[in-house]
Amino acid sequence: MPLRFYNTLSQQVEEFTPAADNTVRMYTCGPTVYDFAHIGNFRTFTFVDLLRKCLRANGFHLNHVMNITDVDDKIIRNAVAQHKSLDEYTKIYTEAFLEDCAALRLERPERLAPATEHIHDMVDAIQKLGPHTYSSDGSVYFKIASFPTYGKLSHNDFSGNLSGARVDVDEYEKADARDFALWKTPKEGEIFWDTEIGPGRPGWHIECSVMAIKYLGDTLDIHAGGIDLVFPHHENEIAQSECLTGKPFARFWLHAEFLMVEGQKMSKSLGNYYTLRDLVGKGHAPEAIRYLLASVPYRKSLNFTIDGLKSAAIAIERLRNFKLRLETDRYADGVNQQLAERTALASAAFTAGINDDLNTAEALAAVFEFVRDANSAMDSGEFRAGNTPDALQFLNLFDSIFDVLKATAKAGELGDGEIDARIEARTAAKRARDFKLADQIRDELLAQGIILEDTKNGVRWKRK
RNA sequence: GGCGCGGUAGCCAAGUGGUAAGGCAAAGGUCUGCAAAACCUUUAUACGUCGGUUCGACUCCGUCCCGCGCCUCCA
Repeated sequence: MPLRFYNTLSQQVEEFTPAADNTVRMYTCGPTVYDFAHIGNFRTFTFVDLLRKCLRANGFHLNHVMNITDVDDKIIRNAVAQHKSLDEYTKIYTEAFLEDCAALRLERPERLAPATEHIHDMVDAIQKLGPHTYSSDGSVYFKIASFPTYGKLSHNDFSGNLSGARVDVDEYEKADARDFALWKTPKEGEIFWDTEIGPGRPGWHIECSVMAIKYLGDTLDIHAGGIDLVFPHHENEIAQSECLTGKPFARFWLHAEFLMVEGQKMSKSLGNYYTLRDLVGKGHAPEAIRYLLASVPYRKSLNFTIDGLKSAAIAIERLRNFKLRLETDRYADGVNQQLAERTALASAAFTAGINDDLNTAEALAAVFEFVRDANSAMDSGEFRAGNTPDALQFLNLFDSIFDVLKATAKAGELGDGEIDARIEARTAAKRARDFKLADQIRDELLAQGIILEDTKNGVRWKRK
């Protein structure tokens, strides 16, 4: 089952393997830590996490770098306004970001690279870019006219269109509207670094080129991010990097589509702007959020709704119930061959879906079809003990990508031993046909978040 | 205006040139002391519009309408 991804560069689905060895060199654009990340940011970061897990499931090792943009106009403005140092300010949001990622079970990349720790690497790169740059009022710009294939990622044609206009887009003087800043001279009261190319701070794009090349080499296997970064950010990264190394910057470019909220674009003014902590604070399980973000294939815009979140929570619950049943019910010895075959088919269909450009919707369909089949077999007594390992293995395969089956632990819950004792007491009451007492015990446990289920093989319980 | 993505059942959402996966919701049923869980049945004469190609299109081509993204910072 070959692994395929849609490559923004070629505008086609291509088979993927790493260029050099079995290790995938991957760079993904991380957060700008000027505020709490919102659910739209996490759509992209969840996609990246699925990508990691998918690559690993295909037997590849990962060397993945993600940047933390900890210096930019907004950060400087906010830090100054709050009388904080840059570090004080960005530390707050960097830590919040990492907490949020942990809540969503997003794996930590092999390296997180803060821009401010690479200022001198960037200065070196800007110097090396020499003929592709020019200075103006203390700032340094990249001259896109010096890079003939500029526009190849976003499929824009800039030839013939490069001179004339003198636009003051960024409050700096540029020779051409499309030229972009590599180094920005400080304005009054702004934070700056004193360097060989003068005082200032890096432009946004250069950090990614520099850190990617430094840690991963001249040519990346995969570069990924949100679709809004295609132009100008990734286009500019290509220009800088390829002028620096003379080699293709990345083989595969993957971009996640945007997210909408309740059918509308997310915006603070519409009141549909959610951070992860908003949603968790309202009682939505991080797993449900993760599931919803993961369930829509990344190249399709995702309509994030509270109803959808509830549906996601219920869907997860069904899968968890199935797993619990698999682990607690007892079945006759032997193997149901027909079911074993269907398990294998479901597993293959799941992998095929994931490997087909991360078609998570297709993969999920295989999971739910299997769950229905297996539950039916259990109900009709056709399920055999020998089918359990395969079924659990398939669920593990599913969870190795989706990672939603384990419930997020809550503080202050009853211990297992205590629960078992209460269940004993209830079973005794039932035997004595004292249903009133039995129900009372069940209700008490429920009030503490423990759900009891009577099955033909005895009582089982789960945490709410 | 340029570039890119999309419009499939109440909602979310796959998919193929030969007549529509899956999830949620809804209704009915089975099982159960009651629940819970689970299962079964039902729910798109039809895939935005109008044309074209074809023996046949939701799937290809063109038109139009609508939504979204980028073109200035942005996941």
